[in-house]
Amino acid sequence: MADIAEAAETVRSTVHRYFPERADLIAALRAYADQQMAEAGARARLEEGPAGAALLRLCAEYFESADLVWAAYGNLTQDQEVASIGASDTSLRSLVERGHADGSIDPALPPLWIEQALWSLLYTAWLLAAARQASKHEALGLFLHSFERMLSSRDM
Amino acid sequence: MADIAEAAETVRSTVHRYFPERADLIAALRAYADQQMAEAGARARLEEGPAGAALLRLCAEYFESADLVWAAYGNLTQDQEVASIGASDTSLRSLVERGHADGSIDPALPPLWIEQALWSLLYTAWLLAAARQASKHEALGLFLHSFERMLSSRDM
DNA sequence: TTAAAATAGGACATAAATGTCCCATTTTAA
DNA sequence: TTAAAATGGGACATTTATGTCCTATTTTAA
Repeated sequence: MADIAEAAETVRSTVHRYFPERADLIAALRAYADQQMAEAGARARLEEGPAGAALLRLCAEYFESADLVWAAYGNLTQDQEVASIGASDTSLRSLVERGHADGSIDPALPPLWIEQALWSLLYTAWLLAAARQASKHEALGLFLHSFERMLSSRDM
Repeated sequence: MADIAEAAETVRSTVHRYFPERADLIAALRAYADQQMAEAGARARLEEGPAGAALLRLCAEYFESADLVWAAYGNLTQDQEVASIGASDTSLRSLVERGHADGSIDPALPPLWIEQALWSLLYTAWLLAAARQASKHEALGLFLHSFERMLSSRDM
């Protein structure tokens, strides 16, 4: 809380006025992150074209809000991690199911696995950029290349 | 430390005799994890056959030691995560380079990305099993299927 | 059997983070 | 201009984790 106050160029007591408890601040941060992710979903036009391509568009949009998303959801306990970010997000599930149906997503990959792998790999890519081991553009490129391969149901 | 003492069926003061500081315990845990990973590397016979297949064998071996590895390396700060687990492990790097040469690993994927994606996806699979959303065998299967696709340099 | 080593079970001081209060000062808005 | 609201800057108690220390008891090994 002290660090957050300093980053906001104010003091701890002022932060506590707006967010009485630490949990209140985290809740607000998550609400904001959820909103940004919903907007990312809208920009990705998930209904258009093959579901696999739509999912990749969604990932690219998520990547733009990565800082916020990790700030809001980056410190989960192990128990929470699986049921975390897209918990109430049924749109991702239905998108994957559409991909299974239209042949653009490997039916061997269940929605939950895809969802978890998505966030895990996206975080890895973001971290690579944050650690200055790649530019943001390169990192996103690596993610998209890898995730596309992973989703593909075509023979190799 | 109190929880660890209880799990070890002893008391905190006894734990402190063996590991005076928290850091000493973590260092010992990491040394043990490193040893287990080295043994996993030996079992995977990394020199045999195509590098891509060898890398998948290595992952399957790592998965067996997953509990220990996450206990030792599961609580890293963001700064440490990139340079973490396989930091001094040059064998993984050379394995990937061999895969680039023999055509079994997509040359578009740099060793660092593959290393990070490996641990990230392996953790995701382990977590899926820990959360009882899949059996350990199913989780490993999903990982291997996905990671193999990701590594492949063949056309789709 | 006996001395040495290890353990259990505390007490204690320290440090860090959190939440609550309070009040003087500054800023905002009527 | 003046009252209301927000802020800065503390003090304070509480909680939690850590590390140190001590002693009686138990276990191990000579």
